Amino acid sequence: MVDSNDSTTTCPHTHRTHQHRSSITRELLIYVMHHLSHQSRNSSSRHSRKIIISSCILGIIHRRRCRRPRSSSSSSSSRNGAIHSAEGHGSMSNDQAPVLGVGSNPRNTAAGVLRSQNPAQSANTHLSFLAYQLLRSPTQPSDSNNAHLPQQQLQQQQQPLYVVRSQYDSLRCLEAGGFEVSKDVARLSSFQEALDAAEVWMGKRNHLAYEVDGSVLKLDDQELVGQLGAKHSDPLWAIAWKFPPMETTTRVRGISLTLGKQGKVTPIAILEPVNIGGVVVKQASLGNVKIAMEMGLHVGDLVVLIRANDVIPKIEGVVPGQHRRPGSQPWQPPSQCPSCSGPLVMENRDLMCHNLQCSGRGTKQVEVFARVCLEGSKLAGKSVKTLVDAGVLRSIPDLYNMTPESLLRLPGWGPKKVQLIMDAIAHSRTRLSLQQLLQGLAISSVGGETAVLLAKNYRSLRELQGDAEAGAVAGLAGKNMEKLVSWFASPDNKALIDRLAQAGVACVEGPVTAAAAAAA
DNA sequence: GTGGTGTCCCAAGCGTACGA
DNA sequence: TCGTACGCTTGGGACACCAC
Repeated sequence: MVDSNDSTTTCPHTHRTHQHRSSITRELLIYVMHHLSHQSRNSSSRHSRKIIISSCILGIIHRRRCRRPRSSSSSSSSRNGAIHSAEGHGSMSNDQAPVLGVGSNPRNTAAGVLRSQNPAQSANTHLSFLAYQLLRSPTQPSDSNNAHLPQQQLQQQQQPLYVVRSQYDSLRCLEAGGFEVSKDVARLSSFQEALDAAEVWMGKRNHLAYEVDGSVLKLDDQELVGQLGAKHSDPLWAIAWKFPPMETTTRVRGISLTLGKQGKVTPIAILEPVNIGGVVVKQASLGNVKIAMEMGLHVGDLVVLIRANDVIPKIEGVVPGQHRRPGSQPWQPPSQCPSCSGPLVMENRDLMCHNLQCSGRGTKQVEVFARVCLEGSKLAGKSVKTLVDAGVLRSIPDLYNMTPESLLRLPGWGPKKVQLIMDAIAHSRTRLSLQQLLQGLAISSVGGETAVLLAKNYRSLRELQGDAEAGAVAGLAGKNMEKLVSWFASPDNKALIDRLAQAGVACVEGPVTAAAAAAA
């Protein structure tokens, strides 16, 4: 059982980076313990201050077919439950497994099945659904013929069928509704009991019919759950208690560089392919230049590789005491941009390319714009690079000058692909929101949340530009505002905005102008 | 039928900036 | 000063879809 979106706070209790446990987790523990100690002095709440511990069934795989290391785990959770395949649900035939890739990675197999549009194929996967959370109590069925009834009367008809005061209640409610729920659930009265139960349960790991990656501890009391709420996407009333990450060693074949949309250069270790947790890892980010240098990494070194939270490949460090080739030197950061060969500048821990004309940065920026603003265009990575290499595209406004004929001349580009792109571009002229545009322009420090905030305060990019040029942006302060002001002050970006306006992107000029343009 | 590409998802680490 | 929020980044595997 696992929380929706897997957004429970993770506490890798047996992880060797235990000291890195997040402050959010600590706060949750303190808060939970505070409430439990309060409960001990308040006998009237004896039913409400409980903790639920449940098995964390994350993308469980048929063990007979899967010969992955026991420390591996995998997950695929739907919004309100976990998908799993267990021995008790029948065995798979040999010819079924390759179709769905079972045996390599159950998390992705389950994710693929959920996306599959072929029900017959999905039915053969022997996956089961375990419901783990009730988002809202089911209500009395409403009658569409009652739409004319007064609001108060309608509300009375929509009273919950079940009164759910706890997580435990919600599981029983789901069971009553015919959903399968996990049998590995315990309801305990103290935090220590919950921890002890988690340890005991984890000890059974090798004897279960499915794979797990830990346990989830949840506050049982719905009222407390509501009071605690969530921070960002992390609920404060639940905590994932996980096994240590998988670990292996491999050799570094080389180090390559990637360029981000803000001009950040990131070193990537190219590795001898190694299987870890059912996936073959061939490369891993070194985070930033400083980390790579501090690691004292030589090409050819044997390194310790983990998958953080069983997902992201990460190099933990160099295996000590190994024999290196005579004369081998530790990796040194480059002085030139891998894309434009311009000078790189060290800023804090990162190497940055500040050349606004850098084609590498331009390509990344177009990719971001296409992903955010050209929905459904299927224009991404390699396609953008093809356009840049063909000279069709250098920057975002160039998208609006492309013609179907110019795209159809490209090798491998057919009418359907071209039509999708042209439709998405046409759509973006009139339907793009300011929030999307701000996100799509890849302005430093403007991500999803900030874009939403700015879009609340401004009706158009021009309006925001006016304030930014005056030096004050509503809703922002400090360095974030300075960065935005600086972005609008750049002649290149001014030209970009002008070109977008000329292309007819409505949210640049605002609703009035857009309406006028439409009328024209 | 095959190969290439796009999208989505996972969830953590890290850095920066803001506000109490 | 510290806690918090947010932005950015990461790799691999699954299916869908398109071009050939």
